[in-house]
Amino acid sequence: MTYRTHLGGDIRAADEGTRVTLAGWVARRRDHGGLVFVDLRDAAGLVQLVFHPESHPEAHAAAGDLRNEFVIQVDGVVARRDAEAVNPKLPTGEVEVSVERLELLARAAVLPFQLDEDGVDETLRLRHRYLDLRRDVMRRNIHARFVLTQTIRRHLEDNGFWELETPILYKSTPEGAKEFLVPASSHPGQFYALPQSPQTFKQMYVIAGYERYYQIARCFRDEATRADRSAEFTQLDLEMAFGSRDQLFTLMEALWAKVWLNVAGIEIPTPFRRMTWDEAQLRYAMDKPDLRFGCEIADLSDALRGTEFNAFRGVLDAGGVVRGFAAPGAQGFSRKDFDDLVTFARTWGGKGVAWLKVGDGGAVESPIAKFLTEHELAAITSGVGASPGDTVFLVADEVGAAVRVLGPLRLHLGEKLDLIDRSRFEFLWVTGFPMFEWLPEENRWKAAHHPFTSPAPEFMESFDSDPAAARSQQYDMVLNGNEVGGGSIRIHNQDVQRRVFSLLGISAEEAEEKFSFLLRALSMGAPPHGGIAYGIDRLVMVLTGAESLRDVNAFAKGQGGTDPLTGAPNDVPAEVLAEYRLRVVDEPPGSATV
RNA sequence: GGGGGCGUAGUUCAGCUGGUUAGAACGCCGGCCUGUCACGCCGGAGGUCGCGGGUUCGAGUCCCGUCGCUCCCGCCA
Repeated sequence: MTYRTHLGGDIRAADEGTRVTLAGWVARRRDHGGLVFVDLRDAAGLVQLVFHPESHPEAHAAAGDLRNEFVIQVDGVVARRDAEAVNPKLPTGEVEVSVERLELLARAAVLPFQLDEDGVDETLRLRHRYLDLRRDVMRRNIHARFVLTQTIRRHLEDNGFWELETPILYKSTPEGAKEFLVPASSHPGQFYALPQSPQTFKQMYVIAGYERYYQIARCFRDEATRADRSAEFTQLDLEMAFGSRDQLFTLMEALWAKVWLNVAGIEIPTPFRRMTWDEAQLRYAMDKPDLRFGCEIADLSDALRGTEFNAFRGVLDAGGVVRGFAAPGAQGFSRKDFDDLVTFARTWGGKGVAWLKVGDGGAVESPIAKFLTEHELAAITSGVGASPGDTVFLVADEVGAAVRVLGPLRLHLGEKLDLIDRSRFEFLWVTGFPMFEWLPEENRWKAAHHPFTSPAPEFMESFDSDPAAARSQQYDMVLNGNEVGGGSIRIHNQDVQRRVFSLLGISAEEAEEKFSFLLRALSMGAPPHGGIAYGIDRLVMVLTGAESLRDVNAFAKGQGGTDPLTGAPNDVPAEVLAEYRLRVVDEPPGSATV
């Protein structure tokens, strides 16, 4: 037997007169007592079924008992609708299927929520995910995710990459995020860890001569979750031998342009913009600038160096900076709006925000205008490129604090003033990241990315004598202000690797203990190599406009990493724990079993 | 670890300075309806106001605690 001859959602006017068998879900029933209409949903979409009481009374009577989400099969004939009965909102709106026989394949219990309803409690949606996933928006998101990974696979395979697997049971390593530990009954007291990324294994693939590796890999971090961060996530991980950074960029630009074309029909111009980390810090006060709007930051320190205005002068004399930007549309801000900005700045560790309204003739209105000369005011407005009608926002502080305030402030105003063009996709490469970060409280240097990232060629000699100035071959791909991918050219030279470890204060013994497997691999003929890893969930989120990772992840977990659908994580009986020789010491509240 | 928001029919919400019988819409059940497409009309059922304690003559409303969900900060080499 065959359940169907056609997909209902694919039926068009050209199919008029065709006898069809369809199967699917009842999306909605409209019972007129006489005529009954049913919207049938299947893999291809919706089509209207019509049941006539005179011609097929049996099917008509049965149709009256249908309810939403019942699964049915029907035989019928495709009919064109009368002109006034056409539904332009449906691709199948010019036709309907006149049903002659109806068979009920499965009933559905009363639903916990309506599928056409927005704003349903997310935990309830997750608990009944099999229903939630039937909703249009979820179906579109999950389909977008499929097309994205399909496009990735085709593009990379066309370019000589092999999709290769790496272990999920991995070694616990001290660096980085907190890991999930996995006990094994055969090794009581010892633990595997779930990988935060396949980083070391992928390097070993290329060292082994599998020159182009990729994987759509599940990764795990036992850290607090966020709207854009979850404990379990999917990465596109790739690595290539004998590849330069620019080759990789070109390959990736072609990939994402294809993905956007296939998923959304949008042409993304290539190559993407590039910006050094230093420039991003200065002009956007972020290492992941959102380029969908302006408000570029300018440094006004030199222009204001001699000022009599004490608030600025004090900061500048102490080696700080005055930086700011011009934003359109803030002229109507109330006193409270400006006060709120000051509060906002303080929550980000700043002292405050100064503001100047630029009027029509270029006249400046500001609480601080009286402390500044005409010349200084002109230097400020021209420095930030303010036009009449703009408002200039200024921050004076030590450089780090100024950056910490200006970045979020720019984004905040971009949102508040509705300056962000939501239809745009702005891709950006950020390059030239600092190699090291100084940890004052621990009095040591730390690798800004990871200790296998290569210094940029021009710092190859000097990176350990002047670590603060050293820039690495790390790069990030930024999309609309989201860091969606990051990677680096790796160190393949043992001597360089030893110097990096030495600067980081990692002794030979310690390096041996933590990374012996990778170091041995690097010592036995490692080609120049590098790669990148992308957050698939985040990319799909930006691509679909979803507000949460959970809306692009079919079986997502909730905020605390719990799964309302299956109830994981759950208590384990004491006798099972005993097999692992584990005992729970502090019983968590609400737990009875352990 | 810290801060904010939320918790009232199956669902989404309303419920004023505490006041007597806690409402609406959708859904559900029953009835009517032959061109609807969020069909329409009539009727009905459905609530331990998250949970516990307190204040009060009286608590959905005020106070304390607690649980759950969610957003943010810390954290995420």
